[in-house]
Formats: sequence, C-alpha cells, structure tokens
Amino acid sequence: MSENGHDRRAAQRREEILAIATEVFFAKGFSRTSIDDVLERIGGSKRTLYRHFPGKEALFTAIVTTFSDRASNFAPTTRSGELRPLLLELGEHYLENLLSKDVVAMFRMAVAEAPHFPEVTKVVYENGPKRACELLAKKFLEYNESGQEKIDDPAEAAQAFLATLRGDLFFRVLLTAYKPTPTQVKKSVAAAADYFLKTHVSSRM
Amino acid sequence: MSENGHDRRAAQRREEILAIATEVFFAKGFSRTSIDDVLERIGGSKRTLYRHFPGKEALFTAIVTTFSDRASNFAPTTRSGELRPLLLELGEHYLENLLSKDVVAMFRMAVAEAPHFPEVTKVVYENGPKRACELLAKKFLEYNESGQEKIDDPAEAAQAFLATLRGDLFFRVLLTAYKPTPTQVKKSVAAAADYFLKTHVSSRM
DNA sequence: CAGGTCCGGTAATGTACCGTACCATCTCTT
DNA sequence: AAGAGATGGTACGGTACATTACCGGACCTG
Repeated sequence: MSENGHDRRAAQRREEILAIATEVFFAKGFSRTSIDDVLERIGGSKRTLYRHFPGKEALFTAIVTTFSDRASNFAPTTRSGELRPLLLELGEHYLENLLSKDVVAMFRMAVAEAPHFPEVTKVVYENGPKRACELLAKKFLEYNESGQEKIDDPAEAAQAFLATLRGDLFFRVLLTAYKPTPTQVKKSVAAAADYFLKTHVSSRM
Repeated sequence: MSENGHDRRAAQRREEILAIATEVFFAKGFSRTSIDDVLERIGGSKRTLYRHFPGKEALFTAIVTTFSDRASNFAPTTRSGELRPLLLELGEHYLENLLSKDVVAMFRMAVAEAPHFPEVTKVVYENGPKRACELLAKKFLEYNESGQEKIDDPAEAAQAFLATLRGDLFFRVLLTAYKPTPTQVKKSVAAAADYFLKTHVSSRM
C-alpha cells in the first residue's frame, strides 16, 4: 500500500510546490503573496495546488513549520580542547544563519502573522531561538566533560552568549536594508566570545 | 497666518485620527486593517480621512514614525551613587516598555513591512534599539563622572547590557502569546545586571 | 452676511483575489 | 485494456477593499 506510484508522484509534486511557494512567500510576505503568484511560478493548475494544500493558510503553516525545522541546526563542530575557537565557530555559524536572507524573511512573516497563527509561530520560536539555546547548552555540557576550562551554569551561559551575539544586529537587519559583511560578523562574534570568556568561565584546577 | 481657527481644528482632528488609526493598525496589522475599519472607529467620512492622509500607506508611515519617536525615551532616573540599583531601574523600565502591548504590535508591523517601506522602518530602528543604546551609553558616561565604580567602554557596555536584557524574551513575546509577569521581568533584569557587573565594571581606585 | 472651505454620509468605480467548476489529457493500477 | 484518479488550462462567482465622486449642511473668515 505504500510506495504507490501515485503517492510517490504526489509527494514529489507536493515537495516541489512547497519549495517554490516558500520562495514566493519569503519574497513578498504572506498578505502580499497571491495564490496566483505562486501558481505562475509552479506552472500547474489551481486545482492541483488546492488538492495538496487546502488553502492559503495551510500553505503558510506548511512553509513555516518545515522551514523553521530544517533551518535550525547547529553545524557539528570540531571539538578541540580550546574554548575560544569553539565559541568562534559556533557563533559565526549561528549568526551567519540567523542573518541569512531566508531566515530573515521567515522571521518577518512569522512575527507579522503571530497574532493570527499562534500555534504555528510558537513552533517557530521553539524550533528557532529556543532550540538553538538548548543545543548550545548541550554543547557546553559536553565541553565541560572533556575541555580544559569549565563553563558555569551552561544553560544561562548559552542564553547570554546567543544574546550578546545577536546584540543589535538582528533588529537592524530586520528593520533596515543593512547586511553585515562576513568580516563584520566575525568581529561581532569575537567580541561576544571575549565577553563570554571573561564572565562564564572558571579555570579548572 | 498661523493659529488659524481652521488650522487648529484640522490639526486637532488629525491628531485624533492618527491616535485611533494607531490603535486599529496595532490591533490588526497593516494588511488586515481596512480603511473602513479605521473609519468605523473614527466615525467621520472617507473624504476627511483622505484629506489628512493621502492614503493607507501615508497613514502607516505617520503612525510608525510618530509612535516610534514617542515611545523611545528612557525615563529620567534617580542618580544614586550605586551602580546596581541604577541598572535595575533602567533595565526594568526598558524591558517593561519593550514588552508592552503597543511596542510589540508596532514592532510586528514594522518588521513585516520593512521590505516595502525601507525608509520608514529604518526610522524605527534608529528611534528604537539604536537610540536606546545611545542614551544608555550616555548615562553610563555620566555615571562614570560621578559614580563610585567605573564602566569600561560605555558604548559597547550599553550594547551588551541591552542584549542580555532582551535575551530570548523579546523573540518569545513576538512569536508566542507569552507575556512575562512583572516578577519574571524583575528576575531577568537582575540576572542581566549581575552579569553586567561581573564583566564591564572595574572598581575605581 | 456672503463665500469659501471643511465635514459627514452614501454611492460608485475599478480592481484584486480566494476558492470552485468544467473538461480534456495523461498516468498509474489492476 | 479499462477504469480511477491526478493534472493543466481556463473561466466563473462572490467578495473585499482602496480610492474617487457627489451633495447637503456646518463652520470659520472677510
């Protein structure tokens, strides 16, 4: 009953539609995107779109939940014994991802529609900032077991590190056309890492 | 030529329209607010609204610029000699304001419409996060002249303090129905202040 | 008081758009 | 090979909405 030819094709088509719709929604936002806009890009008929997604709102929830889930993973990092390089690598990866075009676009859409789709945007929060913080806290815990220094209160440390990492930058990117260069990102990350090292680390004896 | 009776009345009416329109836009967002919705609340005719504001977009820019300007002031604070109470007072005021219903609503609208009104939302950034940071840096400078302790690099210290203050909270409020209680806010502020004191302060000799 | 300007209310105009219906064609299952 | 379902293309219904137009009455200025 599984691996039906029809079903396989349908699933493929669904993925394709979802991918293109994601692009369109990210480019124009929820309200400014019309179903016809999406259709123009995917090329099929209206009926097929409505078969896969019962309406515009369903399309929105599918886009946001799947994207926010896929986009929220810390890259596996080299686990050297030194803390600072680890922080730099993790921080840079996090910021680069957070400030990327797609993530910013999704954030704009999710924040705007939060009052209308509370359950959906809650998922964004959980897959996004919350999960990032938890994963980082876990990495800190791992580090504490094998590393040279000790990180106090990993959960709160992770929270603080990510916050200083974001600083002002994310707001600025969300609200203006500003996009920092990789060099500027690196500089911000280095500053945040140094703060972190001053505060949350005690040398292991 | 000034203080005309007509002009006075008109200015008054404009203010009234702007205030009510602000409420409606904040409650429903830009795209979901219809001109008729606003009109229903202000009670007049369409023509008068269109006389004061040439269209929906003009109404949007007026709302966002004036509100973001008015909402972004640090309260004057008691300048005692101790740093910690100062941080607590400033931080609490900042967070309470940032997480208030209206500010959150404006942020949602501004972020969503940023691609379409770049100049306007840029003003929001400058009146909001940027200005807050500058004002706080100035306060730190003042403190350094009269206080008991010394804050290193006031500009960057202000940035870091506000960032740790926000932490995760603002995202969570933007994306979910969560609203922290005053007690929780106080707790967050205290944590951020303690973190700050550990990092950015050197005792004056 | 005369005249211009603002105001309120309603109607009209034109457009954009979501969702459905119809029908011929293609694809996979049995 | 036949039937069932998916697809493409186009057209339709109904609605919501921004903006303009019209008109009778109110208010301020000269």
